[in-house]
Amino acid sequence: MSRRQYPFHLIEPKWQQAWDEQQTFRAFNPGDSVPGHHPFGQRHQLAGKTPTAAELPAKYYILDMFPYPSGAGLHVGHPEGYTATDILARYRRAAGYNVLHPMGWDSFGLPAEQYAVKTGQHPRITTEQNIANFTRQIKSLGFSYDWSREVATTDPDYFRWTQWIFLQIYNAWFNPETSKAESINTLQYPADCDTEEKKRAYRDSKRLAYVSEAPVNWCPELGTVLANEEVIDGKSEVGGFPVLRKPMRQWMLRITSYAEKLLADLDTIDWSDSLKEMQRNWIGRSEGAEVDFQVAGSSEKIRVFTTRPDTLFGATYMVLSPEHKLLKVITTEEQREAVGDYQAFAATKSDLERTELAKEKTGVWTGAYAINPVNGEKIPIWIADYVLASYGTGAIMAVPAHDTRDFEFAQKFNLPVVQVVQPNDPKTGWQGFTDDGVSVNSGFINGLPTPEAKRKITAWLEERGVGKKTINYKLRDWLFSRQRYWGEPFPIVWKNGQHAALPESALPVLPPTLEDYKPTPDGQPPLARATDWVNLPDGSKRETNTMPQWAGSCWYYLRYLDAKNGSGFVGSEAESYWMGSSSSSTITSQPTTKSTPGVDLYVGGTEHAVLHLLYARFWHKVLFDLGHVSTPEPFFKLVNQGLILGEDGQKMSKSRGNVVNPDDVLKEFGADAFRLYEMFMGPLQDTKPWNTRGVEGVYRFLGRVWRLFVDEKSETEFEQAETVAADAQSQRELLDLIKVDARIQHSAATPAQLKTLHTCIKKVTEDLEAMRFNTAISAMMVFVNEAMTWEAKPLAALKTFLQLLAPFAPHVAEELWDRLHSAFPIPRAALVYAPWPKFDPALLVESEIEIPVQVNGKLRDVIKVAADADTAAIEAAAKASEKVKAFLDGKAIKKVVVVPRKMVNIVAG
RNA sequence: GCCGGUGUGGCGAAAUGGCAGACGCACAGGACUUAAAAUCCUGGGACCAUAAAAAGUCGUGUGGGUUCAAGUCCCACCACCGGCACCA
Repeated sequence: MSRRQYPFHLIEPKWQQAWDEQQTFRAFNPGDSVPGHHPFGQRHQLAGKTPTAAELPAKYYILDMFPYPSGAGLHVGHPEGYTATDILARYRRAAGYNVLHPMGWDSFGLPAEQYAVKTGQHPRITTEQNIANFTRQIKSLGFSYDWSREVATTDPDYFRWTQWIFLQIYNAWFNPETSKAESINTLQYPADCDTEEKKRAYRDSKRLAYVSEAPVNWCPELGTVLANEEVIDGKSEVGGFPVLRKPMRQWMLRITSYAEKLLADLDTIDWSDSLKEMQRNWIGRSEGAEVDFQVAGSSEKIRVFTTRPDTLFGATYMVLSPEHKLLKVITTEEQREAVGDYQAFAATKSDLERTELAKEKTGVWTGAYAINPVNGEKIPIWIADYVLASYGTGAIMAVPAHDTRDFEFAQKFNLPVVQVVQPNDPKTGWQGFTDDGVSVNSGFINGLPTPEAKRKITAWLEERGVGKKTINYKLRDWLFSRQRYWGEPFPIVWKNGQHAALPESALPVLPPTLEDYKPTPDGQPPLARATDWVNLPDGSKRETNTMPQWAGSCWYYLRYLDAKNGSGFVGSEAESYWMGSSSSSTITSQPTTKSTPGVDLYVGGTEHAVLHLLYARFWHKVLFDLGHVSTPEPFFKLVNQGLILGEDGQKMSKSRGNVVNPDDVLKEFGADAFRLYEMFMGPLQDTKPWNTRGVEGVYRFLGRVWRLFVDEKSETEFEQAETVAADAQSQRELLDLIKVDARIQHSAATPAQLKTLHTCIKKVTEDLEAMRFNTAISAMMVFVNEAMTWEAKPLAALKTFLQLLAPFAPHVAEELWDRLHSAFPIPRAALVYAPWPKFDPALLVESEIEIPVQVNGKLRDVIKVAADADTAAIEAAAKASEKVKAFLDGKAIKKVVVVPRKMVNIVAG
């Protein structure tokens, strides 16, 4: 190991301890009393007071996606986002905001449960150990979290409110009239609901949380069902195990009611286009029409969904999904066996097989015919598994000429192909043409371009009552129950086959203690083992499913606002202060401070693009509709940090052996160097490989910063004394041996020095606003490289530089800040809350500037002119250049382009 | 297949349409040192040329285009990464 650049090993624990003891990063809620000694209070003249929301400065809520505390501990990917948010949190504090920057634990989850199954040890123990390790690691990085707001989803004081929110959802329905969730009590019953039993059934069919018997994604290996979003290519997202379709009784949340709002409100939030696009694709809105086809020789009708009603004249057959209800009725005697066999074949296919075999179309004829409503033609009805039961109506009209899948199917089974759309480009063939064109062979819509043809034929269908305009979504309801132990139990009991909510007074519903955490031999969830717990005195039984891991993460950002509240999931005053959009009036002295509704900045990985982020938005909207929160969206601005790859450029993984452990990096280079490197690697959003040599680079930079401030001779004395010191405590006391460099003086800076400093202030400030951390750091490197050459180092300039450095490398900045205040008779102020420096544009003005001169677009010389030189003067100076003259020799000047302060281009020929 | 993103030195990267490669890594030479480490200084896209230089030519994935001027804007294509994928 090379020589230590500066005593970070003593400085970092020292300041972490000081921040902890002084609760430096505590965020104050309206109604909290601000201790007299707290630097936040001193900065904002609130010391010893109990400010209201209006008296507090503008809020800034900056949030990290809380981690699952795994046994493996932190890897270098976690702190990337955390460092970015920490830098911004510190910057915003300095800028005068009341900053909320919390951390917590998404601590329910499978690994702790699997360990419990193996060892019999309660998952809570594993979870607590892992949280302790994560806490240690995160704290060692010097992040400015307000730990007094720490939450863990596994804490009963937390999940009682997760259960409470579930009850709000359970006791609500989506009123299509108002487009809002409302209390189930506002539900109007149809006339035929004339008994209590019928009313109950109707009510239960409308709740936002309901029970379904539908086929679900069953993963035998994990012993649980999974949500559609948790199944990737027919395999479980966790572990990659096969997933089967299996009918089971499950809790569902009616997220589909919110499809339109979830889609539309994406336009109101500041997320990356790619992320919004992923959510849009997942919601999958498509406009089209439902059309009824009469079954020939039967009173039955088959309803299909199509996005291309204009191709109705080209429908040459029809396809039902193998699960379609009408198959029983319409299948002819001769085809019954073939259809039955095919249904069995499709049912046994796992999702994986369905996906893998997707290339080859399969299906059988039902023997039945349908009548095409536009031309009365008889077309055969088939079944095939390329039609999904769960989308649209589970049935389609097949237009092989203009749909790729129908075309493949028609080819295989020799079904007729009829052209009904003519491509606009005559060179394009019509077979398999799926884009817009002009209708042909289509009766009354002939000659119409596709959009108009759609409108006209839809109107025609509506007039005759055989079809109507419809919107469909790919989004499915959220499968919300899991057959797990380590999750929130449902606050639900069953009696006589009916479910009922437990009263709020029964919360939290704690999971029972078990000897064995496996599912029961007959396939019941683990909770079913606890018969004492399951069976209640009145004969009812508890629900034995638990909630999925996503439940706790759907609202944790709200709990942070008021983490200790015992009477509600969040207090309304705290909620409206931190989530509301109204700017505080007391911040008028800071014109740049402006707050946004909801979480001001949310940073996390892309892996949550459609799971967590969609679920949390859904819950938030329900809570908004029910009046519990004040904004329709939870996360105003969201940024995804990029992946950090191993040194080999591959994804970090244990099996590749390229995982970098932050603990090792910290030990050798310290937290400040680690933080700085994570940000210096490149833009936050980019994927980038780790390089330990790069850490050394920023570490050397911090060493130069240190040497800019301290006397080298005293540093050497310290190092010699330190090597023989008995323990860390006596080593730390030796730090006082290090003296401030004698060249630092309480004197005025030269114009050149001020320019260097203010260039740096400007660049760092602008880059922080735009989250360009890498270039901000390079600006500070430029400053230090320059300042190292100064013979006299003005105190004020160096102090200001430390403020710029502080968000990035807070420990070394605090230490040097502290030393300057000890060495000079200047009033002591807390670095964390010291007002952010402002740059003075007047100091950046140049009297003379260099301007490049091009001839025919090629650089030929650089000339010096007065900064305010006008076009004519610059042109004259350019033409006077000897080098330029050489290139103009013998040529006529055709044109001269002069951009004042920028460049000159002489066009000659 | 569809959607989104990214392609710049040996490497990580930087550049409101206006001097491509800031800053850092690695590398080379020098200073300090008995020596090394650390530190400090200097150099550096490629090609051509040269004793050394100067000058010159080329250069931001490929091919076109717009412009006095293109890494940046437009069109077509290629490669890689991420997401979705029989969604009618």
